[in-house]
Amino acid sequence: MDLGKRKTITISDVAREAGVSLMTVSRALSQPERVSAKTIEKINLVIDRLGFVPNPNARALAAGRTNVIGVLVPSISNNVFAEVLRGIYDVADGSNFQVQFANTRYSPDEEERIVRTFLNQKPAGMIVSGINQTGRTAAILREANCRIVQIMDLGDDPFDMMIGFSHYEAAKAATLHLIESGFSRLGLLAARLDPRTEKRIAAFKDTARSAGLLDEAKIITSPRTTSVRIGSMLAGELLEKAPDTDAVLCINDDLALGALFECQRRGVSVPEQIAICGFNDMEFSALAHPALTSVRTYREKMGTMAMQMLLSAIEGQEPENPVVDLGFEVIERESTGSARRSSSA
Amino acid sequence: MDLGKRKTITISDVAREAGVSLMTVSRALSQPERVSAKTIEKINLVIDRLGFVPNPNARALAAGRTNVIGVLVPSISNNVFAEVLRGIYDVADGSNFQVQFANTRYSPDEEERIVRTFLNQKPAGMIVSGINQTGRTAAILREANCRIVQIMDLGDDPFDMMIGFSHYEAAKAATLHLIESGFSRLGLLAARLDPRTEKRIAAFKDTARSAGLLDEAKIITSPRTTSVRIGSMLAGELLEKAPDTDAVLCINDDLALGALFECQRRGVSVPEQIAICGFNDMEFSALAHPALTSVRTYREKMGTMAMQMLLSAIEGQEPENPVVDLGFEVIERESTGSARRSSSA
DNA sequence: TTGTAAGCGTTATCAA
DNA sequence: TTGATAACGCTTACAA
Repeated sequence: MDLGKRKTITISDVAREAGVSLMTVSRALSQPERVSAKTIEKINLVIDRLGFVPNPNARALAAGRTNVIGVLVPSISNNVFAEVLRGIYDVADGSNFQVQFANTRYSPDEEERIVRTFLNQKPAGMIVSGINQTGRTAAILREANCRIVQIMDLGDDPFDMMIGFSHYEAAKAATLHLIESGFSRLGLLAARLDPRTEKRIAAFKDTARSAGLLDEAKIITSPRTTSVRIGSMLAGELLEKAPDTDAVLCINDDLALGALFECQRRGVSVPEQIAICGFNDMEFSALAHPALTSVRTYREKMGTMAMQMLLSAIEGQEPENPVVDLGFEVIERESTGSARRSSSA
Repeated sequence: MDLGKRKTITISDVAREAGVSLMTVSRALSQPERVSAKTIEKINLVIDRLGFVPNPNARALAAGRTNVIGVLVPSISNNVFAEVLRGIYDVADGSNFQVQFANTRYSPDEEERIVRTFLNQKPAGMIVSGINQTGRTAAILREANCRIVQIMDLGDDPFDMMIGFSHYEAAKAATLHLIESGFSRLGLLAARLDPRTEKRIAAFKDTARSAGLLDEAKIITSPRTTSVRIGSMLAGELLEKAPDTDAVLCINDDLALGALFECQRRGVSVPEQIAICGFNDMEFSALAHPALTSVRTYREKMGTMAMQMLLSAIEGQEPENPVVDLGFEVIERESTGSARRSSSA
């Protein structure tokens, strides 16, 4: 036996050994209901003995389609997307579909390139993040010969299916929570200014403005990647530039955690001197001391539902509603508890 | 135009339009140095005009190989692996190779299944995590007709190439740091008991035992997925069962952060009443208050170097040394500072 | 430098 | 239920 380059075992090897035609083996694999039970059994025996595994490339070429689900997210290292991916993989792993994932790095051009590449492989479906694709990307996707789910955001004009929540409404609710808790000198910390972050910022501004509480000097942003460190930095900046700030909305929980640490470092007590509200309700937020108020979003569920909708649609089962709003929930915790009342986690 | 199922544009469409043979187009794509500059230019014009994209399945089938790099990690949601993946993708995105990633969920059987699937696609290379594969997986990998890099750990008998660090030595160094800082009633918190975690635990036990400081009652573990929450839970357990503990080594920084929060919640001051040492030196560790002592590991670098070694090897450039030890560094911070000296971040 | 022919491993299609 | 044949889009090998 030439171990180095053992000859590939093909479907016709199996056919020969089983004493049937090549097509019968092919059918036994993909449409077993069209092959007699006895033949199938015979074939499976040979397949096991020979260790045959179908060649997916040949299959894709001949069939003109694949079982690949292309997933596009703007970042891997961002925990939010890692959780969505986990949901997606959880469902995919129980199916016959294979997830293929790519990272657009928050670049619309990169996204366009990747969409082209994916579509060229005739995927069974695609999951793409957000609704802010370039015009060209959108055009390609609308014409695409596969089912598509947009995740992470909501909009009026889905390519096909969509599942997410309103970043505007969620940030608005968080801002209202601060206002209703009696805070009035509101700050905002934001980083990585992608479209969804911008929506949250806009919601904060609109809501604060409506309440007559908008102070642009208390809005500290950075285009850099969001992180705990940036949270600390931005919070430091805020505390120096606008020390009268009595509550700060952080556009995500990493920033909020960094802000909390920075306040502790400076001896600024939370929430007595400044309240902190995060966004996303990551695991650590409930556990921080003080526990961080945040806006809960359903990231893993978004992944599982997106994948479920997609697989159902591929198998011909149309979703009742192609657009799913997963909603959000403001989770009040100690970091925005006013002095006069008790708080809960 | 039938927009729904527009005819696929193939290499021969391009050839016809450009007035050359199909093979010339094929060469212009994969071996441009063997085609005249003028012809290439002509072909590229047509490719752009037609929007031609090569079909990777046909290519793989005909060539008997792909430009796919298979990457196997045990978890996506674990930040440590997310950072390694980021490094891998950073290098891959600048190359002609395509990363295809799969999640073994810490299951050796799952890993075996996935290795089989990947190898069947004739990948150009593979990156696999750790050195604790099943015997069968190891056998398959050793016979594989592609280059392989093992990451995340170190061992004597690499399949091919290897890059990681010694979990045993790293945890030993952390334990010694605690001992040398004057702590003597040492606790350990561990979760997700995979092979690398086990090595760290063993190092802690051996080192504590050697110093005559091993107290099994202070070792609190959980088979559950590691998380900040588990860190809080385990710390709570430790504080109740062994309130005399004066320092605790946490097998990763998530546990350490959870432990820190739990101490704060209980009014146990860190490091005065109990010192905390983490592992991995995640971003938040330097920023926590008090800043967390941790063992720095080079996760993103591991990803980039693994990918670089792999691509070089695929292109025929053998690495000077097939086994790379990335090392580690104990980063002393406030959480293990003894009362008598000042601390730094 | 360019072209011709054969074939990669599978599925679609039609026929038996 | 099973089989023969022609694709699928590309590359290898060889020839010109």
